[in-house]
Amino acid sequence: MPKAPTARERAREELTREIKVEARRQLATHGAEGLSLRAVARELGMVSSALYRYYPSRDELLTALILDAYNAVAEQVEQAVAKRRTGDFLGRWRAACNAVREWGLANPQEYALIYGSPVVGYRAPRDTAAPAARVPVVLLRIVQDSHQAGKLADAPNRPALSPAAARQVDLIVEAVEDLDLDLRPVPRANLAAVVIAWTQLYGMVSFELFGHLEGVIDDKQVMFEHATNQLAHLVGLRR
Amino acid sequence: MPKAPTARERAREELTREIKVEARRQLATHGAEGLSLRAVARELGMVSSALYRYYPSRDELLTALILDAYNAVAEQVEQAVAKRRTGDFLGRWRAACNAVREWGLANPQEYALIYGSPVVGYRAPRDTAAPAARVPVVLLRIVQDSHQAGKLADAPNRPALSPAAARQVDLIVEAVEDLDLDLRPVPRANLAAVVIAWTQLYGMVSFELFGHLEGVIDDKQVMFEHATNQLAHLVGLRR
DNA sequence: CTTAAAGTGTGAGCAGTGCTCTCGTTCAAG
DNA sequence: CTTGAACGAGAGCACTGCTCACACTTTAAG
Repeated sequence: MPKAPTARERAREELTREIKVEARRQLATHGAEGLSLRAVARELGMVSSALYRYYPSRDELLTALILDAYNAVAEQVEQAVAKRRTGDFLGRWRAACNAVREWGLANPQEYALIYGSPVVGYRAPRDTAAPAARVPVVLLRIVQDSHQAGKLADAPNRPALSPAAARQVDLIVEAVEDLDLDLRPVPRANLAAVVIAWTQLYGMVSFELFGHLEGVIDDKQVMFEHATNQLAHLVGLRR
Repeated sequence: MPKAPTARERAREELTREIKVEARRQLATHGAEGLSLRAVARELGMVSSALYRYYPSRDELLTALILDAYNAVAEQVEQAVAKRRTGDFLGRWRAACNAVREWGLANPQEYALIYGSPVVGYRAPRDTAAPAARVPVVLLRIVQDSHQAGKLADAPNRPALSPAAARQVDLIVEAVEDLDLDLRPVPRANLAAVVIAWTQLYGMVSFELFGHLEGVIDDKQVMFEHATNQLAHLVGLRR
């Protein structure tokens, strides 16, 4: 049974959270580069060395923020999708794509933290793998639902999916098996298209947030919508 | 007429270059975050303050490296494309895509510098715009060549390109007009597909380099090839 | 040729960083 | 009540980007 937490334990938990909150605030304003442990400690009225009792290093604190960011964007995407009718596959797809973009626009620094260049020297992907997978899993689930409903159109078979590429898709099918997501009946070409769509979605949002569309595309929203529609079509979602 | 450069001017030019070379070496090994002016100066046997005679700040030095990186990847892509027959449109397309990926794999830190999260507080895109445009211009040129040769297939018109999206594409057509690249006759749907392809290409390579495909896709080469083929098809390149 | 100005390297110094260590203090479990 | 673990404070280390006053050299103008 869980014994009642002592006062010290409660204080520790609270401070750990407060540190993260303040760190996130600084991340949003100064960026990952400008996140300073000393400044966080200063803002919280403690001395910098005390902070190390809670996070053993700056990288650990950043990792905590990364985990939160993955979960935050996933949360937003999942909620946006859940607002649509289960049978409205195209609507769910578009909602998911838009949610990713909107979360990025609202939280550019956190987006950059997880989808930009890895600032921490290659961190262990062990802990981040599961939260990071949530968004692509949403996309896959929509496709699977559509297929189960018999509404999934064939993905274009020209150019054909090579056997080697099909094997790669099989790996994904296996990887999500323990997420009550059975992709085995879904044609491989459609699943490969989801991979393309996911990287594409990420590419579009990143380009916009990182300024690569500045002076090239004026109305990013419009171009983004067109891309997501095109991708939905490619994936086999027609309605 | 250009007067002969004085000894001082030549020395300055050489040192400016040497600093950049050493900075690039450190960038490759320690990453952008770990690039230290003092370390560069130390390696060159000068005192750190002397370095400021050549680059007024760390950001300026990074900007120089960014410019070089844009030009380096563009160089590699242009050369790879030039190796193919002009009429081999699909081959040129694939060569361009592969060159981007290979440059990224060979120079991950420089890739991250230009395509990752902007580490410098939004730098002026004025100077970087032209070099940054070289790669997408290569892609556009292939499509234009293909169209001029009457070999460009229709881009899928479902879902249709919205008028607003078509207007965005028009902006691009105008923007490249002074690069002896006349895109006006090329159908807007094909050009929109190039935009999608370009962001997609970037998304794939970034995902691979930044570790987002780790544990998801085993053979990235295979998946990348499939994606580029699919994109070529989408753009209208069949052979 | 002389001289004033501009360019260049030096070293000290400032403010800031991540992180470590020691030292009392406080809390909680035995 | 005692003992050991957790904790906060403060000093300190090695490092960073950057500035400044100072000498020295090269350049160009008179």
